[in-house]
Amino acid sequence: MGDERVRAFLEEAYRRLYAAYGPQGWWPGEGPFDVCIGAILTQATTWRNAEKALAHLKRAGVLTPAALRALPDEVLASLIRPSVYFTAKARKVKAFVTHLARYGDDLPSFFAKDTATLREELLGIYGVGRETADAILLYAAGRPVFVVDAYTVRILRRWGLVGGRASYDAVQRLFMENLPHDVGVFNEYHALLVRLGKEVCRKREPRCPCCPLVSLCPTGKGVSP
DNA sequence: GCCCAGGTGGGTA
DNA sequence: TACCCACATGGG
Repeated sequence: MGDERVRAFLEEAYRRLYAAYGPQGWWPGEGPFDVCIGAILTQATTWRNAEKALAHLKRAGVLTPAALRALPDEVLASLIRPSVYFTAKARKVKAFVTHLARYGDDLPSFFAKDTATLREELLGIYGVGRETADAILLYAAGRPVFVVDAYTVRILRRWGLVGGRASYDAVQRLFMENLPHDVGVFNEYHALLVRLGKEVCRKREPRCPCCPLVSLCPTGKGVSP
């Protein structure tokens, strides 16, 4: 599929998903710091679980960089238990707020650099991989970076836009080279793909049951690449 | 009881 | 690079 057709397909897919589902209101949460912590807590689990963990932190009055740093690992782990892998995630949260201390716990200071530099710096923090770094860049720092997750890769494979072994970077490039770099669109597109994935592109199914190959499930009308 | 969910780091060949 | 595994709760 040529670039023009990929571009047209991705734009039409976005229009139809948006028409079917409407705005998804991402990122759920209350501010850039909550987004950063939430991005770590939701790794490999549902937002519902991450939200519970965040609520525990908030209720305990420790959802600030300094308070999280001061918390013993075991206490932090017990507070975020619902988020799964809680001892591992406690280490990750600690690593993030420890890094933030370099900037006086001030996110705007941390973010005050170009996107590529900030991304590299985020990737250097223990527990921050590509998806988490990109989620922080897009949803906390407001940078036009496309967030790729397991759903995104699965859906693109079933649409036939990428091969079976497509890497994170390849999928990200596909979106970023074929869509305008608009924070609002990147925000909504990623959220809409997660929504679509949850509803119809489950892991075990070889393709979306109601949209073989390239038709989009929500409308039933289908889109040809 | 079984499957799976908005990943990452570390180890091995 | 490409696979493998640990991490370990909660909802359908």
